[in-house]
This record gives sequence, C-alpha cells and structure tokens, in this order.
Amino acid sequence: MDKLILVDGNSIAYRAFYALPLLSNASGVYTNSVYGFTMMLLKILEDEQPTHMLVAFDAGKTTFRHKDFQEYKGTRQKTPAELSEQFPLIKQVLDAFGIPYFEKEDYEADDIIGTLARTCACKDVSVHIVSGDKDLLQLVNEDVDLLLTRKGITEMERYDSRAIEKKYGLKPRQIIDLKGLMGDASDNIPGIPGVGEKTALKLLHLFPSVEEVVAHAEELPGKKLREKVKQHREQALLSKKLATIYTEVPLSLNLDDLALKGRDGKKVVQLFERLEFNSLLSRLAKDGESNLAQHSVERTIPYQYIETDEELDAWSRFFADGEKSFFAEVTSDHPVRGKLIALAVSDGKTQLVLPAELVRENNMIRDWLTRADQPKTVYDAKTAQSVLLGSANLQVEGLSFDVLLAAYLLDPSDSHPSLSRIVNSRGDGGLPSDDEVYGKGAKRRQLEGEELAKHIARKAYYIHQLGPVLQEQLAEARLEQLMYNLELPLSSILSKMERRGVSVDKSRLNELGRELKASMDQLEEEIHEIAGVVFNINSPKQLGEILFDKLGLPVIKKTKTGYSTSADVLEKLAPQHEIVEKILHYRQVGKLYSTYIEGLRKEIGSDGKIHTQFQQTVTATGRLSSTEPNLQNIPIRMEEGRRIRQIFIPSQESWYMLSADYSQIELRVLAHLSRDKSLQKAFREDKDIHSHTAMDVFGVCEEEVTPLMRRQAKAVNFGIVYGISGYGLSRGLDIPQKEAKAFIDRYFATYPGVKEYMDRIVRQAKKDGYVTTMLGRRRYLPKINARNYGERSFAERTAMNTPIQGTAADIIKHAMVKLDQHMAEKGMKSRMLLQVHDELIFEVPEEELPEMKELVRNTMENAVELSVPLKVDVNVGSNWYEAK
DNA sequence: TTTGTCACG
DNA sequence: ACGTACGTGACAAAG
Repeated sequence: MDKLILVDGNSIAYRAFYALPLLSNASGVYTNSVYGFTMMLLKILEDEQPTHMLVAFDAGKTTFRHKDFQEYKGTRQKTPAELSEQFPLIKQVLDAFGIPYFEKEDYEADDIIGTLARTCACKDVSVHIVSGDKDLLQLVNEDVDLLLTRKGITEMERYDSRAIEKKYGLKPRQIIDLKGLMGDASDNIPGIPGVGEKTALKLLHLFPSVEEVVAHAEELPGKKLREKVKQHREQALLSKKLATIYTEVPLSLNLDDLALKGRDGKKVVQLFERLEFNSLLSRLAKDGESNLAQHSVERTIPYQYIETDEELDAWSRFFADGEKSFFAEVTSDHPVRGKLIALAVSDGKTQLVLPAELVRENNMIRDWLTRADQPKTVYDAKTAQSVLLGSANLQVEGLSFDVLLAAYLLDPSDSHPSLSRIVNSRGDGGLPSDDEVYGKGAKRRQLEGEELAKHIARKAYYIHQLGPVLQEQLAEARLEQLMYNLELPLSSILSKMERRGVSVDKSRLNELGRELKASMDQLEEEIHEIAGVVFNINSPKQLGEILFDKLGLPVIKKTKTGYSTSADVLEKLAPQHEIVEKILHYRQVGKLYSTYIEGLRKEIGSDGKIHTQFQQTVTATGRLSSTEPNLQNIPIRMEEGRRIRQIFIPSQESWYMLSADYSQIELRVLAHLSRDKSLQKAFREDKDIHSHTAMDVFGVCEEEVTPLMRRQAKAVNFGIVYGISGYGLSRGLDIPQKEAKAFIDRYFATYPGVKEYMDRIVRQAKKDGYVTTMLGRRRYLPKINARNYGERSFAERTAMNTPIQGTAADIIKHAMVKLDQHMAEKGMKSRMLLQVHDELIFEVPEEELPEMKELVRNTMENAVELSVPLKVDVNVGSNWYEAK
C-alpha cells in the first residue's frame, strides 16, 4: 500500500521560525526555519517511511477567499524578511531530498492539500497531512489523518476521526462549523462575537452545523446568546465558508508526480555544509554510512601510479612548467614524527601518484619540489614543508598558494576546515571526508595501494580545482596581501620553529616534579585529615559534597550540575574554614604537576626537545594557538608555577634564551585605531598606562595613585579591550555593578575618542556583518543583529575586541616574517623558537646577543607604522625563566 | 564526549 | 529585566 504525506509548508516554516532562535550561518544567511523544517522532514521520512510526498506552499498575497471577504487574514503581520528569505532555501532542501513541492496562484497550501487528500485517498493509498494548523482537522476521515505539531517542530500528535471525536466531541467535518461560530483571530475570521471555543462546542452539541444553529436560533439557551446568533447569522455563515478548505482546486498533479525520488547525497551534503547544519551532517554520516556513501558525491578522478624512475621519466614535460598542486599523504602531521607515505601531483587534468621512496630518490621530482620557480598549490603548507623536510630531506620551495590558509582567511570562524569541507562549501562537493574514507575512531586505518592512490589523487585534483576559486574570493575580500605577504611566508617560519623544538632540562623537570609531588601529597593528607574522610579532591562533585553538605559552607554559585567550586568561589570561602585555602593550594600544585610536569614530560622527544605545533588556522581573531603541548600557557603569574620556565633551555652550550615582548600592544593598537588624542599622548610620552588611567579616572595626581587604584584602572583597561560592560567589569573587580559603570563612564569621559571608536565599530559591524583588523583580516559576526540580547551583546563585544586583538596578531606575525628575513640576510645562527601572542622567544649564541637584541627590538617595534610608538622589552637569560 | 576547572595572552 | 568580560588548550572526572 502506498503512503502519501502532504505537508503544509507555510505552517511548518512559520512554526520552525518562531520555535527556534534566529540562527544564521557565517555569511549571515538566516537558517532557523530551514533547520527546523529539515528536522521535521527527516523525522517524517524516518517515522512514516512514505512512498509519496508533497509539500504545498501558499502563493501570492491574495486568494479566492479575498473576493468574499477583503479583510481575510487582514490582521496578519507581514511575513518577516528573516523568514521569507528562507523559503527558497527550504525549497532547495526539498530538491536535494527529492521531495516534490507545489504552489498555485490564488490558492492556499490548505486548499492544495485538501484537494489532494480527497482525490488521492483510497483503499490503496493512505494519506497523512502534516501541519501546525488545527484547521486541517476538517480534512480527516477514514483514509486521512493529521499529524499536528505539538511543542517544538518534531513532536507531533496524530489525529484521526476517533481522536477528534474524543477531544471535541465533533466529527472532523464539524471543525469548520466550530470555526464558523468562534472565528479565528489569526486569519481575521470574525465568527460570532462573544462566542469562544466553549460556547461554540456547546452549540454544536445541540445542533450539528452552523446552518442548523442559526436556523434554530430561537431555541438556544440564554437571551444574550440568542440575540448574538441572530444578529450575526450572515457573518457566521461567511466565516464557515472562509474556514472551509476548498477541495476542488484544479490540479494537473496525479499520484505518480508525488513519488519520492530519494535524496541526492551530494546535494544534501553541499547544502548542509553551506547552511552549516553540522549536527545534521554528522547524523547523516552516522546513521547512513551506507546511506550517504551510496548517494555519495564521490567523483572518480583518474590517476597514474608511478613506481619507477623510468616510468617517471616519461613525465618530464608534465613537470616542466605550469601551476600544479600536490598532496602529501603522511603518517601524522607531527612536525618531527610525521612520515611521508606517498605524494600525489595534479595539473588539473592528470594526476600522478608517487610512493615516498620515489620522492626521496628521484631527481626530477626533487628538483620540481625544491624549485622556487615551479608554483605549487597545497592544502596545509606548514605540514607539507615539515614532512617533506623530515621524511625526504627536501626543502620545498615555490609554495604559491595554500587552500587551507585561504579558507581560513575567508572565514576564520570555520576553524581548521578539512579539505573535504572546503570542497563541499566552495567546490563541487565531490570529495568524501577523511572520516568516511579512513573510518572513524577505533575503525580508523591507514589506506594502502589502489585505495590510497585513488584518494590522494583526487585530493590533489581538488586542491588544484580550488586554487583559482579561492584566489578570486580572496581578491574580492581584499585578503590577498594577508595571504601572500603574511600567512604563507609565516607558514614556512612556523614549520621551522616546530621542527627545531625547544630543549628541555630533564633533571630540573624531575626535581620540580618531586618537589611538587611532595607538596601535593602533604596537602592531600591535611585536607583529608581536616575533612575527616578520604575523598577525591579533584572531583568537583565530591569536593562540593564535603564543603557544602558536610561542612555546611554557604553556596555562592552553582553550575548546571551542582555546586561551583571554582577558585573565585573558594577565595570567598577561605576566611570561613581553614580547609579552603589548602584546597586552593592543592588545586594549584595539582595543576602544575599534572599539566606541566607530567604533561610536558610526555612530550619530550628522543632528541630531548619539545616540539609544539602552532595552529595557524584555528582562532577567530588571527592569533596563533599552540598544541601538543600548548607552550603558550606556561605559568608566569605565580612564582611557584613560574619556575616551570626553568626547564626550557637553549639547545647548545653557552647559548642564551632571549625573550622580546611587546609592552601594552593591545592598548597601543586601541590608541591607534581610536585616534583618541589623550590615549595617544600617554603612549607617546611612554607613561605607565595603568597609573595614567588611574589618574584620569580617579582624578588624582601621579603621587596619589594607590596600588588599589592602579589595579582597578588596569582592570578597566582590560575591560575596554574586551568590549566593556558594567557587569563584566564588576565581576572582574568584584565590585557592585554600579561602581563598575561609574568607572567606565569616567573612562569614556577621559578618552572620548575610545567611546566614539567603540560606537563606530559596532555600527560598522551591524552594517557590513563583519569587522576587520588593520591589515584587513575579517571576522564575520552573523549575530550582530540578533533579537536575543545575549547573543547580540556577545557579537557587539566581539566587534569591539576583534580588531584590537586581531591587529596585534597581524603586527607580531609581520614582525616574525621580517625578522626571519633579516636573520637570514645577516646569516645569524640564532633561532626563533616560540611565539606567545605578544612575545617571541629565541635561542642565541653568546656572540650574537648584542646584535640580536638590537635586531629583534628594531624589527618588532617597526613591524608596522602606528600613530603611537610600539615598545618592546628584551630580556636574556640562561633559560626561559631567567629571560624575564 | 561533555563539563568544570585553570593555565596563558 | 535581560545577562557576559576577549582569545585559546589540557587535564580529570563523569556521563
């Protein structure tokens, strides 16, 4: 038996729009209604397993009903633009799923559904209607039922004749009589004034239809009611007519036209990528290993597998010239441990796949890879360089384009996109994801032979395809300088830094470890002693029970799952019980031990060094990040932790660690961007900026600034950089919100240019949908016009902060590129090792110290031209700790 | 895998 | 009345 689902498209779209927050993707396209609609479709397809389906939409503004009653739907507000722009997307989803949809001038979706329900329902076809509108109950009969959305979108309640009878005591066809009597405010159907659902039902239980009710008006109970019915009899009859779904729309559709064609996996994936329906994508991938793979996208890309020098010789013309792409398959993207497995090269037509051994030994391919005049497009230049250097001793040159860096520059909120994602969002979607190809989690395996060759050949092919597409998009977004003069050169520098690594003083590490362990054990014992019970101090749950249930300390803050035991809470409780201070100390020492002693120890390689990985495509602001291990968060604020820095030492005898950090770079950037005269003056005169702010904000002279005032001013300065709010500052300083607001007001009065800048940047963001840094780096803020206060405020603060944080990131990156050049030109032996956002760390032979100090300071201070000077502090020591 | 916590700029 | 400081990554516990 066939099963036909008729969906009231407008009703579901509205329902989804108002049920979900106003979501949007990175390019600012609203997607909440599409998302809800899609959820509903998936649910229906899965639960009902229909053979046929049709989604009906309203067409145009007026329908035949307006001829009878001009005010029909007159009170209805115009469809919000945020919703109407989503209808085309909903139709794209339907296309991708192979679901027919239909609309017809002069008729509403209801009428189309009604007509089809009447004509299609028979003993061989069951019909099910999906809507959020109760009116459609009138279409229910033995062969037709209605799935009415309950709360949300995917929860539905099934109404058949019996369910309607039970709920209203009415036959389905009497629903129109009900509406005729009571009217419908949302459609502006009048009904009989003063008659609501209760009275209407009472009347219909006496007489079965509007016609009967008005005919027997004299027999109705209650004088007032009789009068009202008599007075509004015409209106009631008209209302019934308006409420009646027209079931004789002339349609040229038959059941065959409504057959489900099955989804087009490629289209679905592409569309979901574009809409950023990530949860749905993974759901499809999960429940449809077969499902998605079957319909997949996958294009077969031809390739040649080349095993010997002789075979490769035949391709000398291929390598002679022209832009090509390559993809290096590696065992891991670790800068030192990663090994080359095979290489695929593409010129867009021909794909060659070469095993690692051939790459290591064949001169033609080596020459091509190392020639600066042979342009090469890659995905992830940094890894390609590291691995080819480590595995084949090849210094790759001529890297002309990186599709990963390009995708990141175009939208940095899409952190480290996979090649498959980029192909899905900016190409033809023909590349299956690595998870699909290699398997996920425990099932992951390394590919071999043909399978591997096929996959990396198509990767090389798609990298080649993407090159021009992304280049054009970069040009359009004015991101070319950033790409070619900053990120691409930087990727080579980062690759070198990662491969160099930082040397570790293992004996000092062990010494600190023993010390911390002893301290931890003792604190643990004391805490258990005081608590009178042995428990896991590291478990927030157990700790909460001890502190708040057993010891009865006051609960200051709660988390989703229970009591908060965070440091700011514990600090407030410290005076009340001696155990609290010990717990705080235990936490501190425990953190040092597990993250920095044990954690770092695990990362020491066979060369006695730690090789962090710098992520160049992760942060939304343009900063770098550091992983495995993170060397950008080595302790410094507390002396006890700061000593961890003693383990980082130069790699050679009689060399030194040199650290150079920008002083107040973000506030200087703010002075530049805001053009605030007062702030600029402070920096030109090289004032202590926090004291200076304290003087202005508290209205005192230099000698009168107390440490507390300076501390508070510092917090205000931080707040300004973060995109200030009274609430945020009050939490940062632990003062009432009112006082915090007063600080901010005084700050803005002192630095009016800053206030103007903040207003300007937020206005700009609302207009353009994105903000930019000094060098033009972009960040999209799709929620900047959100209706939800929290979301909007967050976007506004981000609009204020990103140009500042991002410009600072631009500046230090630029300094790194220049420094690398200068050091090479001067033939320095010194090496850049680490970058920590506003700081660069080098190892330097003793004889180069004077020159390096000068070179580093000069280059960093002059990396870009600002309206205020940049200031760099340089320090030298025998380890990172000493270079302070 | 998610949550709470805490290390950094 | 609303309700969060900006940007990261790692670890331990618990689901």
